[in-house]
Amino acid sequence: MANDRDERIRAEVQTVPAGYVTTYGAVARRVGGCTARMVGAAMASLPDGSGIPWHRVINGQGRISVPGGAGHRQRQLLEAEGVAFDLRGRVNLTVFGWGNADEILDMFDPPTA
DNA sequence: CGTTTGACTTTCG
DNA sequence: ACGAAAGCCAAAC
Repeated sequence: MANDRDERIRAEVQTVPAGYVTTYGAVARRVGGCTARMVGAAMASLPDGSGIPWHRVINGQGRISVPGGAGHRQRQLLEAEGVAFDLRGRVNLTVFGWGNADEILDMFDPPTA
């Protein structure tokens, strides 16, 4: 069983729709009271098949931060959802970044509100 | 209880 | 644009 903070992080990640990505920092900022590293730690501790779209969470540089084969798997999952990677293996957060759009959508229609 | 580590971010060269 | 260094905070040692 996880802590309340981890649950909030998971809930926030759940709000990211397929075809979009968010960043650790954006999630941390939205959850509040936690940092980007904690979001990463929360994802790392997720059990397999938890139903959490952990693959939609990448770092602020639009790059995969997941080590090992899981990283390659994450990229495949995102491409399957329509997220495009450039030649350097980076995602354009201006286009696919849900975390980037949160401030814009904030004055429109907050996903959690 | 001090030290090390990490699925991060930002700044500097 | 890229790599290195520092900053951060909690969990693991």
